[in-house]
Amino acid sequence: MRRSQVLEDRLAKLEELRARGVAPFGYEYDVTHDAAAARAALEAAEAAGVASDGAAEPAVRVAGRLVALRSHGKTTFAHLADRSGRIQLYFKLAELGEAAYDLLDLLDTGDWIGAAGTMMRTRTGEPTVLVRSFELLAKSLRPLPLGKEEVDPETGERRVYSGFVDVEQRYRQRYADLAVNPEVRKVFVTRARIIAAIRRFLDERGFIEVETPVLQPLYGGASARPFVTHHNALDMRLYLRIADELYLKRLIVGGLERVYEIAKDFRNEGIDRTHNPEFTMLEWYQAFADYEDVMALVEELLVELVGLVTGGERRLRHQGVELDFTPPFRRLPYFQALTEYGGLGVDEMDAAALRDAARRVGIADADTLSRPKLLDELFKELVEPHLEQPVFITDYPRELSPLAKPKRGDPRLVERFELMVARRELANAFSELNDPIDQRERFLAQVRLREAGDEEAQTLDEDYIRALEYGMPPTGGVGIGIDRLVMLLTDQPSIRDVILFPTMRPEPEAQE
RNA sequence: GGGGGCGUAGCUCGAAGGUCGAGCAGGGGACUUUUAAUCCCUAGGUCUGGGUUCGAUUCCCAGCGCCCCCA
Repeated sequence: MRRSQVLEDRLAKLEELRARGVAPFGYEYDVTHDAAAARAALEAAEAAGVASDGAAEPAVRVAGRLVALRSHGKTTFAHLADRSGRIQLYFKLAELGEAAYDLLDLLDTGDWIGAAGTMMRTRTGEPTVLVRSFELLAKSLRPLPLGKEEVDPETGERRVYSGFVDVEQRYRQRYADLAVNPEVRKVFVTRARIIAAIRRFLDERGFIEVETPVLQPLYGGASARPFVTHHNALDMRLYLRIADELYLKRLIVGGLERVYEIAKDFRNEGIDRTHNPEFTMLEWYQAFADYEDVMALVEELLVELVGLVTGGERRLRHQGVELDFTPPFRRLPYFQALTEYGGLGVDEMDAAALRDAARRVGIADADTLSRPKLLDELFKELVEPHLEQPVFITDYPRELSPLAKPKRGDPRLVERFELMVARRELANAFSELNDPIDQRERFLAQVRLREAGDEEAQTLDEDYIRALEYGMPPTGGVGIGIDRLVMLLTDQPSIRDVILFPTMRPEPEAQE
């Protein structure tokens, strides 16, 4: 593909700028106000009764990206955008002199500039910087897909014309997406605030943040296929972690008592709107707590985070549905959920009866699946679609949860819960299994499943057993998928909308 | 893994077996309070590879990429 005309034109402008002695890529700019502060300064001056003759109007130095440029001969209007918003710039030949004013011919939308001047209002009342001097900070050679923006003066509502909407290009060129779509920037700012709030929440409660290996000789803590890599010096196979769980519990054995980690996990599986191969997971473990304690803490955290993004509300709109996070969230045992939504008396059903039920709802491989897998499939098919409002599903079958402790009073079950919201799993937690003998048996059961062809079954981790043999106190632990949590809290439909650089196939060829 | 959709100018779109178009952005010109500025002029493009056809961007096949639905 030949180089685009716009690129050629801008390269010519770059040369012309240099010819006129202007450095097209500056080094710094002394900013005194961002766009919002400049507006506020004007309002403050007006409130203080400063005369509008210009003598005492606030002086500002602003910097940002040119997002609109309107030339009218001997005057030019522009809009400058920084992370606080937009502000109008007003360039006048009479103010700037010919040499400086003529440089405007060489500017384009997308350029970074700094401008110094005084705040004023135009005839229509818009706060505006009357520019006395300006500097080019970086020339933009490639045209940003900036749309045209119309702001309704009555409602303040923004309408964008001809913006940047191609989802593929937006994900591939996130820099351009962020540059032209302020609402995308807002999602990632909110994501950062959510994660900061989680750290604060846990730190305040005596948890410490730790880092555990990403490269692991054995992977575990979840049911998933790993990425495999190789360490040259040790000449050994390593796996990218699929969960932090087993290492964090080793730290509980070591006596750290309350630990958490917020970090990337990697799972070698398909990509869809709720799965990205690398994703961010929060896990925390608390000594002397059981799953009821964890449930209470998860509930408290969710209420706080919903409040953070809504300004103190407990209700949240997500994809058109109003979700109510007023505690306590509903608690619903797993088998009871299957009965309530699936009409299945699962407790009394044997594998054959379950198989019939699975076939009726159209589950593939119904003839070959084990009893726990059948339950899992039936739950996904019959129950999950109903779980819109926050609900703790509790007390899972033992076979589905090799790291969870048996339920007091019912050894067929384990003390485990998943928090379901908007038909998706948001958290998964248990009273952690701390009996090394039972843990070994559970691992061996997993090994048998693996030998029978289940590639997601877990592996036997002797070192982890050794740690448990030293003694792990009763512990409650949880994993929360941060990306899905952020999707929920920022009302985004796809995990790719909350991951800055989602995994993509490479582009077929480099493009000009 | 199966089914469907999309791929056209820098961006957003429309059209169509016979020289592809529009708006914005770009280039030239006019314009000293504009704001999707306006007015005049102007340049620029059919994902890749095959096939059918006098002629394919369009129809067919394959590939690549993305989206949606299902498993």
